[in-house]
Amino acid sequence: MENEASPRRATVVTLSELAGVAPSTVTRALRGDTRISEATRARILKLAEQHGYAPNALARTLSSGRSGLYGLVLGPASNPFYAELLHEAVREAKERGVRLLIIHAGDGPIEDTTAESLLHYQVDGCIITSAVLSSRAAEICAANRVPLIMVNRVARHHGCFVTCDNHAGGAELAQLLLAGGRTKFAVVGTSSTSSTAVEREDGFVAELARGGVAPMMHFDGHSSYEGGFAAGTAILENAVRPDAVFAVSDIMAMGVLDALRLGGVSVPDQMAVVGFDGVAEAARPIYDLTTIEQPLPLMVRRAFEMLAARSGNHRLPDESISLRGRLIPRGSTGR
Amino acid sequence: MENEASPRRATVVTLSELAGVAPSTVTRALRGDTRISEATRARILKLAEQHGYAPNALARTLSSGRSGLYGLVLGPASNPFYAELLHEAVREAKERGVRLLIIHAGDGPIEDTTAESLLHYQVDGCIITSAVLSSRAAEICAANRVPLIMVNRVARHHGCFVTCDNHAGGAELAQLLLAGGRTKFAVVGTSSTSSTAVEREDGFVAELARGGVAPMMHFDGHSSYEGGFAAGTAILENAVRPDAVFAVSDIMAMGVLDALRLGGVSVPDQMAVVGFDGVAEAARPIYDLTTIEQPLPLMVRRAFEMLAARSGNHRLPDESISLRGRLIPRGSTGR
DNA sequence: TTGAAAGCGTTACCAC
DNA sequence: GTGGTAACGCTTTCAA
Repeated sequence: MENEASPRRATVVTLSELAGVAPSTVTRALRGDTRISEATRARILKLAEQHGYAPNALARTLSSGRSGLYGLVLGPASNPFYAELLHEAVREAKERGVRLLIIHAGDGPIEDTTAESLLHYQVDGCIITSAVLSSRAAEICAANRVPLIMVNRVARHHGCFVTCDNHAGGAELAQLLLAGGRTKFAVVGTSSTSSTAVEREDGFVAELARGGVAPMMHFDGHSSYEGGFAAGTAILENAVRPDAVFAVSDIMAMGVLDALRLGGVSVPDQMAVVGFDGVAEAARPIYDLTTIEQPLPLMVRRAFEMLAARSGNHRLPDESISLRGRLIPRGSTGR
Repeated sequence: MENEASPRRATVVTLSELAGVAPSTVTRALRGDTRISEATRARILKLAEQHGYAPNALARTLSSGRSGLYGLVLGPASNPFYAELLHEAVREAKERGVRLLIIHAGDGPIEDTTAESLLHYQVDGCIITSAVLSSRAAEICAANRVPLIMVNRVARHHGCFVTCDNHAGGAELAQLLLAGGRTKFAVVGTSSTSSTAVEREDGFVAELARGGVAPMMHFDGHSSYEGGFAAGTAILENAVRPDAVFAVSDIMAMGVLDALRLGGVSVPDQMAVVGFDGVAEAARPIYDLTTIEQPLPLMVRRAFEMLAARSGNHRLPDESISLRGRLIPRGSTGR
């Protein structure tokens, strides 16, 4: 089409002609095949350098079957947790020499057409961090042997996933609050189908029960700052107030804290607040939020490892990894 | 390699054999070429459906020269502006039927090796939102005709970009503060090489000058919440305090506001605060921050348009678009 | 140690 | 309308 009077990009064939060798020799020299003379290798490398040769990864995919591309499905940006996860994933991908294709970002469901682009681009696997794949989308991936790993989500029926130990984390927070002498508890959860939220809440409630208490109120925080803020406001309007609030994610806890502050409630004196995730924002002096930090770097690393293992061997069974989070006690629960 | 006893993926050739036609016919039917009989088209489409045919976009790239892939370079996740930009880009890409390859995310410089992966994957263009490309990286792209568009950054010497009218925005904020009777100004800027920040500040200072005033103090907010917080703290410690603060980005303004709140300063009574960007967080009741909203959706759309135009015609001259932001007056500057 | 040639899946070009 | 065929850039046998 647009051939214009400009130099074409260097290819393996170009180089082979320049060097007076076969294309296969060039490939081998470039890829560091051992059984090739130092002389030719040096000559070819130099030529490649001079002509600004850049391998065509797509063509390589075609003949080798592996694309070096991973799909990434990300949750809503309004939750900083996903922004942090994105960065970890980018870092890890760079380290492994693979590329990330953004498949979806947001809280909407993943459309089937979106899932199909996973296939079109021959991704070696996909990391899913939020929305659940439609069952049709999951089928498509399974049929085409595209391994999927859920991060911070458990797969409903089958599949691989890596999560924080949400149940244990919830329990640990309950213990801390009970030990602090709190007696009246509110929970800000989420009605979404998020397995993560449910487990955190279960762990929390179970531990309270061991202490002989049950939460006195429950709100739906919609996994957002605004939802948390609304819950905090509702707590203020209630005649009888709790002395401790567990928001199942930091972003909601931040909303709760701001509502309480605007309402003139003193934290932690009148009310303690705890969250879950360990996002950077929770450490801000203004929040100083006690939370469970998810081991994000490790979670992401494990996800890539599972993916790498499965793109080499499709017969591996489903696997799930649960990593213990770290309690970070801060001012929002008192000293 | 791993051929296993499983059905191979359907390809154009597979389908052509099944339908008893030529591969080219299949391609045409699939791609909606007009000059093809309804009968054959229907037959082929049905076959494709039955066999779960998924086109191989990589192979298409090889023969058509267009990959349908755009590179994306994103700024640090700690600034919600970039998270919002990511979402806009994903939305726009979906609408246009193209895919996004994440090239980089963070505030570090873009390594040359990272830039090279743009070439390896034959991206049709790249959107750069934060870090500046090294000159070598820019050269590589230019030499290989990969069009680059800066968003929210101006290209230093040449190249395309789309920005908000930062100068006008800065001026508008100054006007608002002057009209509100403010007289002593502090600016929280950033020492980074960010053209964006400099222009905002220039516009602000120029407008102040028209009113016969100059800022009484200046801080480096490092484009982060923490930097803004530190600046706010420094303002508190100063003997003579300003009655208005301009932080050149919302994220820094949020830091300033929190520092002031912890310091017991009443906003806007004792001090007004303004930011720039229009991120969602600025609208939170706890901040209620007056700011200039960047027309992000439109900026992203324009960027894609410029990219699309240039991947079809490499001879287009550099182009720059500046879009006017919208002043959103809120409580942080008083009624 | 190197070469020749056959793919990989798709599209484009030229016939018919 | 449709078929045949040659690319596209790379890898991977199999030979030499």
